[in-house]
Amino acid sequence: MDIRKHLSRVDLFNGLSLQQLAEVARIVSDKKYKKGEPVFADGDDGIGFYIVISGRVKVYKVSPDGKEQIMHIFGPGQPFAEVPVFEGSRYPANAEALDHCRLFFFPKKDFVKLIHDNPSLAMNMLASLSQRLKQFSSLVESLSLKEVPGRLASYLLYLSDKNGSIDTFELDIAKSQLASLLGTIPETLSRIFTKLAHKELIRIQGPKVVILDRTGLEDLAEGESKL
Amino acid sequence: MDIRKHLSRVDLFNGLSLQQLAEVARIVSDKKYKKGEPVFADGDDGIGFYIVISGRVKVYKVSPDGKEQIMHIFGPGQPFAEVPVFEGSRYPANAEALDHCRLFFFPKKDFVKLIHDNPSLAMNMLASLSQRLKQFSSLVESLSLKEVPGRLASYLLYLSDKNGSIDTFELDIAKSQLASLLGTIPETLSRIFTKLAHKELIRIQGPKVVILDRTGLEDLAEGESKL
DNA sequence: CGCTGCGTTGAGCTTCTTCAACGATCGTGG
DNA sequence: CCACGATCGTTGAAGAAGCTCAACGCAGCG
Repeated sequence: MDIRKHLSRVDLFNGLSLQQLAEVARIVSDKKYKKGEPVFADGDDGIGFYIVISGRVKVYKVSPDGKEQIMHIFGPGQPFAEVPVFEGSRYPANAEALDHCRLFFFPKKDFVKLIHDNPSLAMNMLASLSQRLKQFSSLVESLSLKEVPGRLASYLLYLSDKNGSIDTFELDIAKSQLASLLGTIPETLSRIFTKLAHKELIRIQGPKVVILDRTGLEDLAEGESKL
Repeated sequence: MDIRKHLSRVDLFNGLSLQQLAEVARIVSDKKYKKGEPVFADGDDGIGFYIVISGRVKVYKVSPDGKEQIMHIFGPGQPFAEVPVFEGSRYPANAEALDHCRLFFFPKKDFVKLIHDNPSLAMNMLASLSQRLKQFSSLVESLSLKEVPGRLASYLLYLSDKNGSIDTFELDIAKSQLASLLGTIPETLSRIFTKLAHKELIRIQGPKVVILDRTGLEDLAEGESKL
């Protein structure tokens, strides 16, 4: 069974025996989503959570006048929408497929049973939620304590790290999505890109980025200097 | 033992037997903090977590140039700083006593053992972290999608609710702290208070607040109207 | 009585958003 | 194969929101 193979690669299920994995596999629904297709909406009844198998999913909030803030982007192996499984019953945000996606869905009731008599699964889930909390805390820090250039600098350094700390790489999402992730709008993001390029901190061409002055970027990301 | 009595009133320990509570009580350190005293600092080694017994604690981040963002204020019965217990090893923010405080401290190692063979404790902890995630998500929403008047309106409505939805109440924290919680500075907050009062949405006098136009405030909080 | 911390007010400025227009790219249908 | 529209990104000009800096009032407390 191909489902079990995928499950065995998910951190959340680390340390589970083959038999336990089989039990997990039994409650999974395998789902496909087209690019741009909603997975669920803010306020929907939360009947379970998901793990990304392939593609990416954005989780976001929208203001009444249409501005969007991406809370998180999830890729292969990452669980999301666990909140309503453990607390309350509604999804606190929207989710939408960024690419063609394959997701595993875990119904709340069945999963709670599993976790209840499976301490290492519980510990893994606690670790997962804790990591999410850390990410939120740096998102809040970013939004509240840094200006947009600093947020962008942080993001570029993060991307560079993810690619093995090399200086040349490509943006993994569209710039308009990046704007929403950084808590700003495309126009502003575009101007900041231009400004960083002008200051010779980076070179930017379409989705291609080259880091020219890593130290300068790091200063910006820490909020050290002006502009 | 007085510790057990306090523990039995904490949501996190709901559903535990007397014996289980006794085991929990055995690992607690009872600690006192003076007003303004730090509990831990960002980056410190996270050797355990805390539960507030009396007083309040703020958890916050600081930018290099000194601006402060309060992530959360914890009151009696609430656990905080659980993240390093389950993921990583360092506290991701600062914590400081807002009043004279009594805190119970739970060492990481001992607590993990307890949770490992105590499914309902694990479930309670999962619920607690999930609730924290929801709060973070509305903090992000607030910071990114609302302007300061909207954030203040939300906070006032929240306070009113907490007091049984009455229209007259007092701010529970100093205005300078409130500014930091709302992601702004005291000067701006002061101006916004004046503006809301001028528009006859509220009356404000020192820490005393009267809600004059609840509907108007709700509109602001939802981000409906201008200014 | 004066000090200190908190809150308020004013003036000027920075950052970011809004609105509008335009260019480039890409996929589709003619 | 080209033309078209749609989406995305960029740029400019103007305006709004919030921040900085500075001064001052006020209360509590040593």
